[in-house]
Amino acid sequence: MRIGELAKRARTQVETIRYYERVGLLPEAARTEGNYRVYGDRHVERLSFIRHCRELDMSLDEIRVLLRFADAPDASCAGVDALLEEHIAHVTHRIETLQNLKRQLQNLRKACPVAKDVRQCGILNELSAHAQKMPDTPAQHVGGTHGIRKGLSGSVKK
Amino acid sequence: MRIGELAKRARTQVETIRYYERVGLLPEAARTEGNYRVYGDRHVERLSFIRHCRELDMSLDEIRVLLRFADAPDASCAGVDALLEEHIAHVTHRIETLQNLKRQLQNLRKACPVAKDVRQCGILNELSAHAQKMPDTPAQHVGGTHGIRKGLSGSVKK
DNA sequence: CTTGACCCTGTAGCCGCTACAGGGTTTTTA
DNA sequence: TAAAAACCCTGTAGCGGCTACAGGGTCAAG
Repeated sequence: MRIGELAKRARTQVETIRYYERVGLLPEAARTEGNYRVYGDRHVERLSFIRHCRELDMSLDEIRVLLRFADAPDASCAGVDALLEEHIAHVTHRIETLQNLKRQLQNLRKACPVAKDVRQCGILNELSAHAQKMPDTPAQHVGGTHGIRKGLSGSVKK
Repeated sequence: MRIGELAKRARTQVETIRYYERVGLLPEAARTEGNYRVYGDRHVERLSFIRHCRELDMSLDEIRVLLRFADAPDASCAGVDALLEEHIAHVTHRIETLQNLKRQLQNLRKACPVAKDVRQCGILNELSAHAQKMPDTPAQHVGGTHGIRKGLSGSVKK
């Protein structure tokens, strides 16, 4: 099968497959005479594995580690569990941070319950005040609220 | 004051200030004879405003909108409140997504409660299975679990 | 023999910075 | 007064995880 069919079967985009090959998540594919990549079922499986991990918000580095485990069938899988546990910790931490954030935003919103002119707007005033007491978003290993994850369903056009 | 002091006062990095100037969040600064940027207290205020918004995980685009409000003191501040409400919705949505994710990860972890060899590892096996039933992470306007937010406290070296 | 679907490589862009390289200017110290 | 240190400048490249071109080549059907 060629790259287009692999893409369909693993619900990926063609460019993403080439990208994964470039960064070493997928092995270099064999080629036809016309220089087209050719794939087999094992590639579908590996790519689905990667995509599944991405849906679980793992980083490509984490996935690389998992793939190394999967490629060494005699090793113990204790490390797999450990990686998962750590990943869960990241997610948990991110949830806490965001809940904190949400609370602050809601408080901020209370500062201006009715539409006035900008000069008197409590929200803008609070934002202008030096935000000294904020408990320093710890922020390791954690992404933002924004910035569309294009890889998974997003399909943002033009 | 020069850029270094502004950075200290607004708890930012010098490069970030230049970056904000480049992308139009801060106006172009006046210069000394030696071509150094010079700032006043108004700049400290504006930069603190921006940083405060960033701590609340707003995107630079959202901040741009807020700044436009702040710069038009006679307009109504209704839009400010609306923007905030929308931003809270983003955050809420992201929290829900992550909670979903966490549940899935915890289930996955149950699939392999004891260390075996990789061949029998329930986690890897589940990840290999085609993940058809996943409720398609909606994923608009939402960042990942990973990918250090360097701007806020991170200070990642070398 | 042309159309169109598919494929190729390579490069640039997204966000919000960070981190250089390779210079210039100002301040402090010896 | 000169040298060293601290600060500043511009410009460019990099991070992750892709996406989206441009500008071509290949292959099957009509």
